[in-house]
Amino acid sequence: MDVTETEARYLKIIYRKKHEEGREVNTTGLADSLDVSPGTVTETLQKLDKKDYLNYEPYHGVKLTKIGKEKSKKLLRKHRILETFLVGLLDYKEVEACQEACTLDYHISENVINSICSLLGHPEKCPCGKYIFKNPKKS
Amino acid sequence: MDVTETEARYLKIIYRKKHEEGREVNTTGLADSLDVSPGTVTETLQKLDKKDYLNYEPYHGVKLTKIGKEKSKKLLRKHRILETFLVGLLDYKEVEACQEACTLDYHISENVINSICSLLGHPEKCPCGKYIFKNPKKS
DNA sequence: CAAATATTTTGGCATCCCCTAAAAATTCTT
DNA sequence: AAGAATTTTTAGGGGATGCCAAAATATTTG
Repeated sequence: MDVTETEARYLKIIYRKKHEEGREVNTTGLADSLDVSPGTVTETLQKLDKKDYLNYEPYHGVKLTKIGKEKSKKLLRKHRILETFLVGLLDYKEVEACQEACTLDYHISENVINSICSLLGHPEKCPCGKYIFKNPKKS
Repeated sequence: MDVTETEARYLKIIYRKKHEEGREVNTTGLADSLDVSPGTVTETLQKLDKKDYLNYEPYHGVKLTKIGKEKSKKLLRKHRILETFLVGLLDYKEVEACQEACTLDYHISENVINSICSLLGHPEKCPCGKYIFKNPKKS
């Protein structure tokens, strides 16, 4: 079962906070980041748990599963390649590139991203300096 | 009021059929093209009418309004520039390019498309030979 | 004109995402 | 540690979107 666009937004934020910035992921924090009510956050986390993208321990936070991490990394890879493309080939500024990438990363296919990645010469980092994950060949 | 992704699909098909292929647009035809039931088509046409993208005459077909035509052309412009990009720079084949463009054309911004259009040297036609509309400066 | 075909209406269903307010759990403070 | 303050979850709801089947209505055709 695949994630919805909203759920994808959660995964991207959770991965970044937890695995790249070492920050804690709590309901209130997510609610602030996403500009929704805490109840809404809980609901979405429960859905992501049901879909096996994370383990949700009520009152005690979440932990991304294997497939949750993979999915998050795929999304962030797309996001960062898009940013690199927008800044490198289309003269976008970082901030605007990030905004555009936020919408597109969910809708663009793995295939197109891989092609763009080649076109860019397989960059290591996005314009903001964040690591661009490798394409995990299979699936 | 803006169109949904589904409504956008309708606009693209209606414009193409009517204004590029001179074909008639009827409920059954749309239902076949879109692989939904006739009732669903009627419902969506009514919504597009309510949003002023077309005039819907029950039992007698539809006619795109001015903003309906503009919207359709914007979408088809995006679609065709995307196709050109995919084929020209990413080595896609026409068929696959069209499929990818179908999803992306709705989600990509005017701005990104304009940049890609420049990058491509403002092509006149897409890989399948269809006309690429000019960017109507304002709005 | 009657039969066949096309279209619309009706009623319904599922998904998605969001909210508020009350309840429950946790954490903080003294 | 007990009560207060904060955080989180639950419960109940709502709006938007998109789809369907079947009945009703209109149009077209033989």
